[in-house]
Amino acid sequence: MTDEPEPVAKKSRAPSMHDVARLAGVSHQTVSRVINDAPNIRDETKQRVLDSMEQLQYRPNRAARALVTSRSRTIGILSASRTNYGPAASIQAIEDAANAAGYAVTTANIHGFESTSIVRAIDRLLDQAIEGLVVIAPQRRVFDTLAGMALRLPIVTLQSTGTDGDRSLSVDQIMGARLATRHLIELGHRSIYHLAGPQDWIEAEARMTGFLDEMNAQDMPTTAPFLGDWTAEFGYFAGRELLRVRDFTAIFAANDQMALGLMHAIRDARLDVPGDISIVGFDDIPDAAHFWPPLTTVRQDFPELGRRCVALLLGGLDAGEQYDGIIAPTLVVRGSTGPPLSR
Amino acid sequence: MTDEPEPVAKKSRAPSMHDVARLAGVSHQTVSRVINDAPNIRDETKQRVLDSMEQLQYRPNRAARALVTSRSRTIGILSASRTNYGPAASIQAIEDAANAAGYAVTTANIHGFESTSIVRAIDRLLDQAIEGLVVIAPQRRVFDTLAGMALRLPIVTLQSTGTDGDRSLSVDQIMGARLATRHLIELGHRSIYHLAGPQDWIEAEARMTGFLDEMNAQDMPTTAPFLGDWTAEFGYFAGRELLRVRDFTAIFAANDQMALGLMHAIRDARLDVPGDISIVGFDDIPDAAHFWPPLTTVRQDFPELGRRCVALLLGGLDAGEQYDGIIAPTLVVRGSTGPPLSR
DNA sequence: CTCATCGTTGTTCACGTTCACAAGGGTGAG
DNA sequence: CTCACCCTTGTGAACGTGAACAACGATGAG
Repeated sequence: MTDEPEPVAKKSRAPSMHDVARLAGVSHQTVSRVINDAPNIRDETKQRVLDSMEQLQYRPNRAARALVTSRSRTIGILSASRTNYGPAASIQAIEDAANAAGYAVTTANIHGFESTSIVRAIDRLLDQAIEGLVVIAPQRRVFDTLAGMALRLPIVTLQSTGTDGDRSLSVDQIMGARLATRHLIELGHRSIYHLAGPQDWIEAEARMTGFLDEMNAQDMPTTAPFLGDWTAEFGYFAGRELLRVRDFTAIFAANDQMALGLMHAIRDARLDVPGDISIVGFDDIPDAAHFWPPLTTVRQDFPELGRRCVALLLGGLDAGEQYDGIIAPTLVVRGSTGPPLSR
Repeated sequence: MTDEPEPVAKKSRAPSMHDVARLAGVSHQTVSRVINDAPNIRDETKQRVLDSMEQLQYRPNRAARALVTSRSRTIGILSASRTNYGPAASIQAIEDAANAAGYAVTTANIHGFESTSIVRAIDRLLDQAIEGLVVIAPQRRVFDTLAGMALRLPIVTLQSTGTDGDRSLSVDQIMGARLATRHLIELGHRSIYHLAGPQDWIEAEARMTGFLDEMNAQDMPTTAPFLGDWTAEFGYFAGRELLRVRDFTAIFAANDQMALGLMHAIRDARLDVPGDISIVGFDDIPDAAHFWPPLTTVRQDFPELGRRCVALLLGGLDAGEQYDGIIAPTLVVRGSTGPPLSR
C-alpha cells in the first residue's frame, strides 16, 4: 500500500508552465504561447490551457522570464524628499502609468546630500536591472553623479529646465515663476522679494530665473533672493528675518510650504496678508486653498507629468519618437495677494 | 591563431559569473562563493575574484538568483492615498529599512473603492513574487479581500487596531484620540464634536472609538460623529455645516488636513480659533506647526513605524519572534486649543 | 608510509521561461 | 496523385545562478 508517502505534502513549489501543460495535455511551449498571446493557436486548445491555468492558480514566474529575455520590465525612480506633495504625486502617477503598461516600478531615495548616498541609490536601482530611469526632484549633484556613471539607460528627468542633453520633461518652472511675478507686478507691487529653494536644486534655480527674468523685463529693481530649504519651518524663519527690514510689499516663495511659514511669521508680526504683504507660492498642494489666507500659487499638473513621463520613457525604450516636454503651469489666484495698501 | 573573430563586438550582454570566473582563472562557483561570502576561500583567490568583478563592472543577476533560490527578496506595499503625509512617510521608512536589509520594495496603489481595484493591486504584487506584504492605510474592504484570497505570506498591517489575527503594528490610534479628547475636556470644553475619517477606514474607526471612550469615561454627552474623507476640502465643507448649529466649543478632527479645512470655515464665519472654537487634529504633519493658528495635534512617529514594520516582517520571514506592536503617540499642544470663553 | 581528514576548488544539475527550429496534418494547385 | 505550403503543436537548448556532490592537494596521526 505504501500508504501515501506525500499525499498532500507535494506543495511548496508554485505551479509552473509544465504543470499547466500536463493538465491541459499540451506542451509547455503551447502554454507559453497562450500567455503571450501568440497567433495560430486553436481556440479550443487555448481555452483548455486557460482553464488549466485558472484551476492551478498559475502565475508566470517573472524571474524566469526576465532571465531568458534579459528584460526586467521594471522602471526605476530616483527621488528625494518624497514626503512632499509634488514628488509623491509624481511617483504615484508614474507608478500607475507604468503598471498600466505592464511595467513594475522600484524607487530609491536619496538621503542627505552626500554623493555616496546618490551612488548607493543608483546602485540599488541597477541591481534591479531597471530598463529606464526617472529622476525626480533633481539636484545638480545628482546629475553630475549620473553623468559620471555613464549609464546605458533611457533616462527621463522630471522638473528640470529642459536644457540638458538627457530627455527631460517638466512643468515650465520659469514660466510659472514669471506668471507669479507678473501677477504681483500687475497688482502694483514695486518691491518684491523672492524666497528661493535650495541652491543645488534645478527646480529652485529655474524658479529664481523666472522671477529675475520677469522683474528685469518690467524694469523692476531686484534684490538677491533668499535661499531656503523648501520647509515651512524655514519660511517662518526667513519671514522673521525679512521683516526686520520690511522694505517690500510682496514675496514670491518658491513653494507652498515656505509660503505657509512666511504667512505665519507675518501674522506673528501683527501684519496682514495681503493688506501689508502679498504672498505667492508654487505647487498648489491640496491644502493651499485652505491656508489662511488661501494661497495664491502656481499649479503644476503632477499626474499629467507622471503620465507623460512614462509615455516618454517607454516610447524611448521601444523606439524613438517625438515628444512635447513642457507642460504649462497655471496661476491660481486666491486670497493671499492684493494691491499694496501703503505707498 | 584564430585571430579574434569578434574583437570588440562581443557586447550587449552584461558580464556574468562565467566572465568573471574566466578572467580570474577560477570556476563560476568560486565566484558565487565570493559573492555570498562563503567560508573556506583562500584570501588570494578571493581577492583575484573581487578584482575581476571590479574590472568587469560585474553585477549579480537578480533574476537568475531569484529563479534558482525561489526567493525574490522583495517586499510588497499595498497603499492608498499615498500623497498624504502619513502613508508617504511610512513608505519611505519601510523602503529604507528594507533596503538596509537587502530587500527591494514594490508598491501597489489602490484607487477608488471598488474591490476589483484592490484585487488588481494585490495581483500585481503577487506577480512580483513578493515575500511579505505591508498594508498601509487599511480599509475594511482591503482586509476582507485579503482574507478572501488566503495568501500564504507574512502580512503586516500598519495603523490598524491590532485586534486582527494578522500581525499588525501601529501607533495606538485609540490612545491618541483619547489624549486629544482629554486635552479638550481638561480645558473645560463640554460640548465636543468629532469629525471622523471615512467609515471604511480602520484607522478612522479607531480614532472615533478613542474619542467616544474618553467622552464616556468622563461622562460627557456625545453626538454622532461627522464622517469625512480626510481632505481639507471636506473639513471646510463640514465646518460650514456644523456652524449652522453651533452648539459646541471644540472639534476633534481625525486628521490635520480636515482640521485645516475646519479652521478655514470658522474664520470665514468671523469666528476665532481657539477663542470661539478649539480645534485638535491628528498626525502632526510638518506644516501643522505653521497653520493659523498653529495646530494642536497628535503626533505619530511614522519613521519608527516603518522601521519596526520591516523588522517585524523580516523577523517573521526568518523566524517567529516577539514584537511590541504598539507605538505610543504624543499630544502636541499648540495655538488652536484653549479654554472656552463663553459659557 | 599510509590513510583519514580538512580546506579549497571544480563539475554537474536544476530552476521556469522563451526562442529557434522541426514535425505533423490538412488544403489547394498543378 | 503529388507536392508545396500553411496552420498548429512539440522538442531541445539557453539564460545566470546556487546547491549538491566530487575531486584534489596538503596535513597530521598512527
